[in-house]
Formats: sequence, C-alpha cells, structure tokens
Amino acid sequence: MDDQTRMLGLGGGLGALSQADVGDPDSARKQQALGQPQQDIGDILQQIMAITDESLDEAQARKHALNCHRMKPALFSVLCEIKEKTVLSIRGVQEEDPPDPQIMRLDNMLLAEGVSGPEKGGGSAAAAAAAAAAGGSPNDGSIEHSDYRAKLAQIRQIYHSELEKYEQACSEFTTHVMNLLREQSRTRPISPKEIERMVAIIHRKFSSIQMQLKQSTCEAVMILRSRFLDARRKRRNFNKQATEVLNEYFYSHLSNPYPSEEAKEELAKKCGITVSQVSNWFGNKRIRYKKNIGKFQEEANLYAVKTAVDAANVSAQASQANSPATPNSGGYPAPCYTPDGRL
DNA sequence: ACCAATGATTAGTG
DNA sequence: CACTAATCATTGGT
Repeated sequence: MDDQTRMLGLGGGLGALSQADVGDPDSARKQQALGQPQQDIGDILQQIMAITDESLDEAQARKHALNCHRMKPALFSVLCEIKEKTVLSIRGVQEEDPPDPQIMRLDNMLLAEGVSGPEKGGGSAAAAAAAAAAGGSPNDGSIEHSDYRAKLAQIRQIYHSELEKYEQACSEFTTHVMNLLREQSRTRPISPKEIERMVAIIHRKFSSIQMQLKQSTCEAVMILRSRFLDARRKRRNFNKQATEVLNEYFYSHLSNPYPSEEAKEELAKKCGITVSQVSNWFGNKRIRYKKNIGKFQEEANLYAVKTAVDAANVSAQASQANSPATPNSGGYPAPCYTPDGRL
C-alpha cells in the first residue's frame, strides 16, 4: 500500500495515515483528542463494504462518520484516480470528435438560406442571393419573393424557437445531471473531469437531436424553394408585342429558325425579356411547330404576309435591292422547315 | 370547371 | 453547351 500511495503521488493525507499505522504516539494522541477511533485503511474499507448490511440509521450515521473522516479526501482522490485509469480511459480515447461533416453541411445550407444567419436584412439578402444562384432563373422576381420571404421567415421562426427549446432543455438537463453528480460525488468517486465528460456526452446527444431539427428545416426550405422559386409556377405570358416580334423572326427564318447569340440578344432587348427566355421560346416554338405544322399554318401565313409587306416597303424604298430575308414572299409556302432540320 | 396555349424545366443526345 | 423531346405548372379563353 505504501508503495502504491507513493506511486499515485498522494500527498499528506495518506502519508499521515502511514505514520499513524506505525503508531506515532503524537498522531495517536491527536486522534484521541478529536474523539476518533484509531483505524487504518483496511478498517475504513471494511466499514464501507459492510455498510449495506447495516440498518438505515446505522448506515446513515456511518456514512456521515466516513464523510467527515479526515482520510476521506485522500481516499476519494485515490478512487477517482483508479477509476480514471480504468473505466474512463477506455472511452476517453475517442473523445475528441471532429466536427460532424453532416451537421456542417446542414449548418452551411441553413446559413446560406438565411434561416440560421443574422435576422432580417442579411438573411433575406442571403436568401435572394442563394435563390438567384441556384435557380439561375432570370426572373426579375420582386413580387414573388415577398411571399417566399414570408414563408422563409416562418420557417426561420419555428427553427429558432425549436432550437431555443432544445437548448433550454439541454442546459436544464445538464445542470440537473451536474447537480446530481456533484451530489453523488460526495459518496462516490466522481471527479470533476468525469462530470465534464458527462456534460460533453449530454451535449452530443442533444446536438444529434438538433441535427434532426436542422435536417427537417432544410427539407422544409427545399420544398419551399421548389414551390416558390420554380419559375413554372410564376409564369407570365409575354406581352403581345413581344410574341409578335418573336413570331416575326421565327416565320421569316422558317428555313433556319435558329437565331444566333447576337440575334437572340437583339430579340431579347426588343421584347423586354432575357436571352434564355428567347432561347426557351424558340425551343418551344420549333418543337411545337414541327409537331403540328398544320395548326400553325394560319399563323405562318399571317407573319409571312407581314414580313412580305415589310420587305416590300423596304425594297420599294431601296429601289431594287434584294432583301435577303424574304424567303416566302408571295404565296403560301409549304414551310421550308422540315422535321429533319435545317435545309 | 375544363382545356388549349404557353413559358419553364428536365433528361437525354451529339 | 445548344438543342430536342417530354413534361410540368400556370394562364386565359370558353
């Protein structure tokens, strides 16, 4: 035992004990003066082991006596140390948890969506930015975003209140456990370090619950996104003039209705829409025209006449110049645009 | 309320 | 990456 105590580096307490063991008369006298029986570690352990065999009152009294024993702190630290070296070391190895990549992802997304970020101003700006970046949808999107933002704010509010609830519950539980452990540490070898570790465990458990919250919040945001930011749901028909311009181009280039990038830009400008909208329009137009040429015959004629008239005006002005873009001037053309493609 | 028209998205292709 | 074809979701006329 002496060796062991020295190895454990224990201080005065046990040193004094060993002295008492040897029967230092001075120490014995002091103990007598304090009214405590002389005893060694073996006796103490004996008492501890026997404590369950005694009546409750006896046990309480014994416990109190043991608690007040001057050897108690030393014993306590020994037991703590032994415990530390056995049980806890097993778990202590994998203690340092690297930040969970999953929760990092969720956090990043929530931040990007403006759910978990700063409150009003920054949040909505971030949301708008995220929306613009993700959708790529070139809608000017000023009206529809108000609705979106309202819903997002709702989600944010729920998220925050839930988060607060969790945090509160967590801290409540933590303090409860800490109090319990502190209380217990009067009779059981529970070191502050162990309490700390227990707190960490609790926090991890709660953070996994939080992750569920974050996950479901993310899902809610995604659904909201797809509901509100999908441009299909906020479609506006182009105005008459715009469709007229587009149709004019389409039917006057029926043989090759593929506007160049420049032409698209020009059309976009004329129609007050974006280039990709022009591309969409031509894509739709081509496929729908091809699918049912008959249905579009009337329209084709209309625009053919229109361009013919324009061409006529132009050529009238320009005397005899051959306008290059009047493939169908005159009659009603069997459309040059065939399903197989460009002529 | 129904349905054709229509702008936008998506998967697939060269 | 531009394009086609299919499809979605809304608009607007009836």
